[in-house]
Amino acid sequence: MYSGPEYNVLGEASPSLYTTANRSFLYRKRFPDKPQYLTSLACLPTMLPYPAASSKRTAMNDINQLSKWNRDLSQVIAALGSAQFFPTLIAAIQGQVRFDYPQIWLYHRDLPPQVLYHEIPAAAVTAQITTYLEGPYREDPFYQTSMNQPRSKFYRLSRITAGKLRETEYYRDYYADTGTVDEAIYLSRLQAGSVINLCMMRLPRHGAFTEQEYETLYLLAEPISELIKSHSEHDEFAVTHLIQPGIDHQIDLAFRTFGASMLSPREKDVLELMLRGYGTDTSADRLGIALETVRRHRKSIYRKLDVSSQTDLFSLFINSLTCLGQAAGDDPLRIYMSPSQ
Amino acid sequence: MYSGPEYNVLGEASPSLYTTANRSFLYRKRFPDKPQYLTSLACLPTMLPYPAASSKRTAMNDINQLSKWNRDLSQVIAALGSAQFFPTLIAAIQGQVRFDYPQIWLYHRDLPPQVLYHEIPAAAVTAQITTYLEGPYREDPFYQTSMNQPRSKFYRLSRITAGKLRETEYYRDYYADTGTVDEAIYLSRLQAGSVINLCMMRLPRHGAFTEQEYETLYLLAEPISELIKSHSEHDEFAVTHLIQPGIDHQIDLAFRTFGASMLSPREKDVLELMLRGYGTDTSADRLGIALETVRRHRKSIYRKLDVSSQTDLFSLFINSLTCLGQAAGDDPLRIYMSPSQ
DNA sequence: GATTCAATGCCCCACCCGGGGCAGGTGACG
DNA sequence: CGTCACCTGCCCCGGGTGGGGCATTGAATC
Repeated sequence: MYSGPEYNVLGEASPSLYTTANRSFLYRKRFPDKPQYLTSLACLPTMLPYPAASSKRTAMNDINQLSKWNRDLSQVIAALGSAQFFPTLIAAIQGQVRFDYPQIWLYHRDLPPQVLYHEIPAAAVTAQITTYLEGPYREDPFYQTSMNQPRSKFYRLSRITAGKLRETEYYRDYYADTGTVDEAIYLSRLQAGSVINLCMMRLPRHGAFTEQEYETLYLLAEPISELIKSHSEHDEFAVTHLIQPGIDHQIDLAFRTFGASMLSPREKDVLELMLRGYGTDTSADRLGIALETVRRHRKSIYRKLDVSSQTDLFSLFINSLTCLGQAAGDDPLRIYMSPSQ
Repeated sequence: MYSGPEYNVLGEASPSLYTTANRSFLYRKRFPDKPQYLTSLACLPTMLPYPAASSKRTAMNDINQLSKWNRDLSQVIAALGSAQFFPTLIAAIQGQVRFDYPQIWLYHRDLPPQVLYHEIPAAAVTAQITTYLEGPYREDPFYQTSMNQPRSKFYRLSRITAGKLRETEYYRDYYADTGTVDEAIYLSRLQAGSVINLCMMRLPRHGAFTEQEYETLYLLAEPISELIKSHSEHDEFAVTHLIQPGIDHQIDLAFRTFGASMLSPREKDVLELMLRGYGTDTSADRLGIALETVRRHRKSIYRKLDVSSQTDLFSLFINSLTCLGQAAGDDPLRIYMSPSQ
């Protein structure tokens, strides 16, 4: 015996049918302090000095280098919206210029900074993240630049501080203890003044970035910044969630929107329960009204939607599903009933 | 007064429901014969022959060229999900290699091809789109390749046809009249077997693509293909081009498959008419049987599907729509009724 | 041959649905 | 103030639905 789904008309979806939107958009939960991909990166010769860039070559003029950039970039694009985006992006940049302590920061306009993803060894996490968040971030030149309407998409520490970093309190109290000798960021501006920074550093044994390396990094700034922005929009608008459930979502949307342009709020309540399979007596129980009132509402619904029975109503509903896309979140019945142009 | 759809149970679809080729899903209406951006492109020297690529240079090894590619690519990324995506993408490719008659095709697994965007002059639209859609597309080597699990992201016509294009009926009956001398595509595979192709051609006065140009185009294949795929996964595009046509097709499929694994052939006939909104008396007329026989079949249907009324049946049908994908053309009810794993 | 299923069709009966009528109370609007 | 829409709820009544019973014929299976 089939029974109607357990659904609270106030909007709580039944787990058996509509559990598609219980996901959290907080990135921190998805990226543990120990990054997933640290193991594979540990197989790379990261402990060896980076080979010095030859002075005979200009930035990215080698066909193999460019081919690799396009290939890696494609993988980054393919990872847009997924948990692999940040590690893939970092790997792509590492394929052009090596750097240490990769980290992605969300500088929120109204909240403290959040680390979205990082590949910092455990020994350095305290200085890079924990201590940084206890206060020094406010003096961080990158943070201050990020929060004051930045115009560029790539910044290097030495340029921001104009060579006066060592004279600052930030340097003395914090930066000198981080054990790094150079730093640069890719910056992506989001809506409402928030910013995502991709932070790249150099340890002493790898030396500061060369001018050649800076030139290469600068060349990549535009696509990288746009990719980060696109990634944030991807998830923020829950695009992947729309695609993944597909029909599930559309039917749920139909339950909620069908007839909304023609019915009163209470009639909509009764209609939604009907569409979800509830009988008259169960609907009355759920809404806390009399059986006769449900019947009265049903009659109003039939009159307004110009049908004669529940069967007709259901058929109308099923047929209106074809107009969901055009309705764009509005009542599909309005599209279905309008003269075609 | 709503009346049931006019549908022949032998398989003839009702125009009121399944006329997606005659409705707003025809994308021709959204793309006028004169493309929006032709004005700005007209400022470029498109009427002059393309400068021949110098044999002294390898593909994309000039720093200015690469810098331009990254810059243009960033604009494409920024346009992801918007109406400017396709024109921006085409402009970026044109910045590397010039081509004629840009067009973007959606080859849907279940529907005829649809043109998503084009920059074809009005005089050539009939041959490129209208005539193509009347039949020749089925013999198009690119279409056939696209529909048969393509593995590459870039195809050139001469390679696909292995130099035998002129021997084909497709060439004699259609291609020879298009006035083009070369063709290549970027191919992006979507979910469920659908494909988007970006089609590039050359007119006689511009000559076929050189090997150098092919090499450049090939180098760009990965990011371009991934960008197109990412664009298709954005909200607006997915709903209007992929999900909605998918829903129409899926509902039609549901009408035909729902309950098929549990009912007799005659019961299936009666059920399909019920689902499509036909009453008992009209069903009897259509099937050439007595009203009482229809009733008897209905009782059998309810017993076999374990429901107590037509209302229950409709709700079961709507809920089983969520299992259509998993059923893969089979009876979705079998999936819906099985214990979840 | 016996059994089961499918297709067809007649009958009885309880009951819910859906059309209609009526009513009271509240709030918004001209 | 009058009108309308909305919410709530009671009643009457005709009719179709859905449960059940029974029957005949044909095909398939053991």
